[in-house]
Amino acid sequence: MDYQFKNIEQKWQKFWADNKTFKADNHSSKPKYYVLDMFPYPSGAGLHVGHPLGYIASDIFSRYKRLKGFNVLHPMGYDSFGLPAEQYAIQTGQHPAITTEANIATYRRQLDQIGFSFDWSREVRTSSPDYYKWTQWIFMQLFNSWYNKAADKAQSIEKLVAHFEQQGSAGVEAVCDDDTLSFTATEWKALSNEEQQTELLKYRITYLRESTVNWCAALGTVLANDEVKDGFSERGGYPVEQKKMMQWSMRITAYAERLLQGLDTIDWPEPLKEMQRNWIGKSTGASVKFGVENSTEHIEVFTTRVDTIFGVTFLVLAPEHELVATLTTPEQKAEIDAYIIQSKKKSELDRMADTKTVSGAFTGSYVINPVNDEKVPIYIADYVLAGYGTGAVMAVPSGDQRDYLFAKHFNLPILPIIDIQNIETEADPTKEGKYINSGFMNGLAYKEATAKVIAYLEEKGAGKAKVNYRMRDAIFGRQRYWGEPVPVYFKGDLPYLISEKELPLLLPEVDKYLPTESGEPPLARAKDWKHAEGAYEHSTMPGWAGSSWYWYRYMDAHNQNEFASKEVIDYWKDVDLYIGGSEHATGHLLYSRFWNKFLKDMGLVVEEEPFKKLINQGMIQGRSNIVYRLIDDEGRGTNTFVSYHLINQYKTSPLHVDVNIVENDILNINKFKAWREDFKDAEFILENGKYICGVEVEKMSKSKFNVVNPDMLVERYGADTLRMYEMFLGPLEQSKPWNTNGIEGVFKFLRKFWKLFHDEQFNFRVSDENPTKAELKALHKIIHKVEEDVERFSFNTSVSSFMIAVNELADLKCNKRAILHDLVIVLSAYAPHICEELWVLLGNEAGTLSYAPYPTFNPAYLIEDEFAYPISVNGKTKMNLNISLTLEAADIEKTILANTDVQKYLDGKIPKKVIVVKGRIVNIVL
RNA sequence: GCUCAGAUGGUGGAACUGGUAGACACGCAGGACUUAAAAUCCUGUUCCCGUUAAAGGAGUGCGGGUUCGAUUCCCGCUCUGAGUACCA
Repeated sequence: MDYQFKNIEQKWQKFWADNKTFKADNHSSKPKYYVLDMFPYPSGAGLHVGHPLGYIASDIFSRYKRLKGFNVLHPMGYDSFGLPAEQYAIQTGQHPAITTEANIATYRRQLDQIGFSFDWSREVRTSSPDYYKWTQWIFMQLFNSWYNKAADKAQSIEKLVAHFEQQGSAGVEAVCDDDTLSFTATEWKALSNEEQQTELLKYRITYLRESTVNWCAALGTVLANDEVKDGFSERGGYPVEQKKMMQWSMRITAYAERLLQGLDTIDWPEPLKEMQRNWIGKSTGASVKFGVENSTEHIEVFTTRVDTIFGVTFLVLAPEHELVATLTTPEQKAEIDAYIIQSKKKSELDRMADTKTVSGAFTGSYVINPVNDEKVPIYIADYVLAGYGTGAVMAVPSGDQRDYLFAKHFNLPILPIIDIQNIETEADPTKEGKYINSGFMNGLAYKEATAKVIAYLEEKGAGKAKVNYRMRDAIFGRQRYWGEPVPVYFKGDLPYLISEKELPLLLPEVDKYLPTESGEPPLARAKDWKHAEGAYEHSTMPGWAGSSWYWYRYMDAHNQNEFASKEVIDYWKDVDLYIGGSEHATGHLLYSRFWNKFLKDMGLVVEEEPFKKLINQGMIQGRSNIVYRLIDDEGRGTNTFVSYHLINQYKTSPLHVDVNIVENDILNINKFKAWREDFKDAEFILENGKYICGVEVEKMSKSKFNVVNPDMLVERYGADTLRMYEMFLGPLEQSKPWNTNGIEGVFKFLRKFWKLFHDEQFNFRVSDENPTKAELKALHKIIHKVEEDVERFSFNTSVSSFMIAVNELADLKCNKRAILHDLVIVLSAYAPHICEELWVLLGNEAGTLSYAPYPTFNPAYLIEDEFAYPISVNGKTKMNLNISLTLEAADIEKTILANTDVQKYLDGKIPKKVIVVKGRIVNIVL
């Protein structure tokens, strides 16, 4: 029979499912290997060809590792809480759970037809109560913990309470909202329970506090910083404004240093690590206190250039700074108030568009510079951000360009402090040269000056060396319906955890999925949804909650008593290989590392980092096809279309055409006429009898008609072809446009492969004769090549090598059983269906292929007796010589130099140098 | 602006630690089979000059450098893509 991919693929997909071929065992004598894909959000649009790219790569890797004798865990699930299902619910009233269920069914069908070796018995869904019970449980652990800086880990809050009862706050080094807190044991015990709880909230790793949030009125919810793009919501593109709200937050900042250090221990792409480093944004410098003139208040600033402190000629506060009101003198009040109003209005959109204009206002107050007691004016300006550092900066116009522009604008002095500084037209931030105008630092260089001024400030109690991080605590509450309920109720204004016995706290039914009229989140609509002690929290958890620990649930997906058992976590430990997109760099991948470190501190997991190796698959872009509509004299579009290479002879306007009615950029005219009613009488100006379409690379989207659906390709070419073609397209990590044009080549290859096993009448026929040297060489080349390629994730070059191997064997008319047996195993990671079929035809038991041992590479088969290669003289290629490689290196040199052809070029001269590479002479230098 | 990645035929791409640049595939051209088409198979295909065949020259974004030898390493520039943005 000819290659009947449809029957073969359906048959084996059913076999794998029925026999649970890929079920991973939690107990095994084999070494473990955990291959994880970023689980998808099941959207209504289903999969397009870009989605499976990473899954195919991880599947090839998993199958390869099984052949190599590993116990492979390769699971899949769904990140099934999310906004689109909720938006759909708001529009239609359909419960998000129903939408989600339907979308998952589509995803599952689409995934199944590609032949992945997932262990579906471990499937997880973040929106299932069995799962989110444990997300809530982890939330409770976070609530019950504080970060002990002395031990550099999170610890139980009970330990902190015990300490307070015995010694008060003395000796506590905690990450805390207010690090100036100080009280004795007696004072602590005198507090009421409510007051104690209020204090403890300042220490808990998940905590409630008033914070400025990105409020999106159109979506009725709060967004994380990474969900906001240029002042608009990433999803939907609605405007986002700043608003103060009581919010659940996660003290991720406590882990800033460990998150940064950990990057050096993991095998991730360097650009991705760099993004996380920038996001954490560590900067080393000093904090300095400036006393306010005629007042007991002081202003604390953070600076990375404390060495420039003698150059401070003014201070700038963010308009939102808490001292602005007290510092403003009556004469300046009107001006300051106006500025605050103006900057508030501006803060959403124009603030970034307009970074050139200098603006600000004088408060009327002054501070005293602690190093020289000079009086320095205090300004406010919106170039200082309330959220970074202390929301106040010491301005050194000679060294900082923004300060320089500000000083010029407000006519403030600009004082040079380094001898080689050139500040005529702009600030000069140099660290070279010696200090001038700098009191006790005069004549020093950068390093000594910095050390000296910090020592001075510390002695005076006016400052200290400090490390600052850009990263902010993560906001954890969302005013949405379709998310995990927070397992908390309120008594008075204080949050209390529900008891573990009450988990999971189920998502209640509501009449509508919108916020209430009073602006409460949708959960406030739930009737009779109350805890015995008080009202439940009405916000839900953000999308990243469920995805921050899911890889552990796969290890023990059905455990009713724990999120995963200690024993199982001890076995699987961590993810060996994680494949997914780089768009999660500062979201999911950072939060997951944070939760993992917390779980490690609690002794619940064993590894500090969850994902040992990470690969980013590139984005698949759309490749749009364009037709060109002829414009008539009045500028209206006609029903005539001009082929691509003729368009400069006419006046035309471009129009996207469905890529599915175009093949190799040639428009199928009949399909085009049928495509849309108004084109049924379309006429064409052709070239060579064809209509050629234009091409554009852009995002894959329905509106551009460039979405290619994998279903169609599986239908037409089969899953094995699709799998190999997606790999063949280019390097896994590179972004590239989807182009179906070359898929035929892969399909032809698989047919050729099939034909190796069959005679002209398509009867299965293999020979039991011993393989020839040439056949063994072709086989061992591919055995070796695939090993190398898979280990370095170069799947595209493997596909090429398979084509070469099959071409060689076809040329040799090879149908030797021994050769084909090994070839089937090697190819089975890439094209599993066809290989299963041939495996059985070769007389093996069905289902044993996935765990067959990978053939051993024997380099002896690749050694050639004689090799022809060019020899250059002075770098120019002169001749080809056949040299026996069995000769010793020194003999090769002699043989070559004695060769009469070579001597002609040597012209009687003795070579200066003979360059030998791997036993071959490649160049003779005269 | 800053950070990172990249630039190789008509196209996607290969060349792993410097050693025959363009593997493999698509497309294109020619041929075989066929009444014809599709499918399949064979041949050619970096560019220039030239040809029966040959032989020659140029060539990996641009300009330089190191080297016997550079797509690969170094310096400068141009362009493209991604991330980030008043971070003190």
